[in-house]
Amino acid sequence: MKSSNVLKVSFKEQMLQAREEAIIRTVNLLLAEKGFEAMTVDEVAASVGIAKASLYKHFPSKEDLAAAAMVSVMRRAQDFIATLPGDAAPVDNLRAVVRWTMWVKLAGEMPSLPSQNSKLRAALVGNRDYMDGLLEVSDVLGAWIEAAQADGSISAQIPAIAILYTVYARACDPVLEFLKMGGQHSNEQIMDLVMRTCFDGLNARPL
Amino acid sequence: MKSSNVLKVSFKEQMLQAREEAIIRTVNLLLAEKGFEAMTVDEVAASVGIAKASLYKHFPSKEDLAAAAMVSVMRRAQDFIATLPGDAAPVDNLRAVVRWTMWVKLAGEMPSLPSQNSKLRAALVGNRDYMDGLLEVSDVLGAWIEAAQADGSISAQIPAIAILYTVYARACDPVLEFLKMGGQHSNEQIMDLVMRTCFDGLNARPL
DNA sequence: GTCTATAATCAGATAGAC
DNA sequence: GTCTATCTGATTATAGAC
Repeated sequence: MKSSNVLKVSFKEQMLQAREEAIIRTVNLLLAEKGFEAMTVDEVAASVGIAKASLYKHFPSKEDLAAAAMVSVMRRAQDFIATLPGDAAPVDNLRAVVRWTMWVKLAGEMPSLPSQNSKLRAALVGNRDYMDGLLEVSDVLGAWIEAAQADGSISAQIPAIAILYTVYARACDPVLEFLKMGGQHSNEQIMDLVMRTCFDGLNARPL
Repeated sequence: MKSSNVLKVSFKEQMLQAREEAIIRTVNLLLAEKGFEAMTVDEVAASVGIAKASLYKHFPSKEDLAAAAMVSVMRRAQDFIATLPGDAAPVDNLRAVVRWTMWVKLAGEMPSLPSQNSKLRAALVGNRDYMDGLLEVSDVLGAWIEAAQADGSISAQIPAIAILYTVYARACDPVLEFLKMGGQHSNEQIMDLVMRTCFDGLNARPL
């Protein structure tokens, strides 16, 4: 009886967790495709294949849905960062993160949230998992940036915070979508182009 | 009688045009501040000081309001471009346009529209003034880009279209707002920073 | 927890008098 | 053209049965 109960509960919990992951995957894709405001809760429920009321048992509001998606990508970012070699040149790790960010965006898996929505901001700031992840990622990137500035590979004339923002901004760079829409370049080519404009700038390199 | 009527009509028309300009100014500011979805028509009407129904006599839909605002900034862009010296180095004119774009954004006068909204896209594409302005600006910028690539001041390894998109993208660069929110830099410093990352890139310059 | 059905609200758009 | 009052539809969220 005892062990049976334990197993039953565990199984149920696994089911629940799997469903929540399915929800988050769907939200992630919809947020990347249409953005927060255009994504409706009905759509999410229909896409997952459950009733809307059931969705609200898992996540108390639309904002929490979006926050969960952000936590998910933040975890993916942390996982990716964890795979990077600790003894590599800091600028190489930075470049790898920028490239990874663009890859996620081009894959249609980067949620795009309005930066002005106050309810959404509140949900994000109030989400411990998200804030912890954001702070940890920022810490790691910040350390790499300062190290790269110290070793002379990244410009020391730009404040580290501006460089950090510039890295993050690749997650919502419209140049990526525009080039993709143009259909003239592969995702790899697009990433190479934006990597170049980002790190080398638009100016011609001196000979 | 005749001349009186003529004057009256002309006066009325001036009033109407002035009101439309007031509407567009308001829409412009609201679009810059909160974006298209968060801006409500009630808000616009209240801010202008007229009834919502009156607003709809001037513009048949919310999308047309946004389109009118875009036409307005496009005209401002054309006016600015017209002031640039035709005999200057192409790259200098490009830099001036990028700087002007960031200045408008930092002044809170750059409307931010969702690139995914299809109804909005339809309204923009269907607006002759907007499309004509966009095409003309793109023509001028495109010519400068190719000339700058030819004279060796702008990288010829990046397709001109990618450079054009990168220029346009400064109109919605979140790095600007983030740095502004930080409160550590003046608008001039922010523009200088982003100009540097945009044209020189993040890499340190070779000595 | 999941469902159907429904509430509650909000926002874009319009009717009709003046 | 401008107004007040209203319609209409969409959307977030919840009640209550199972």
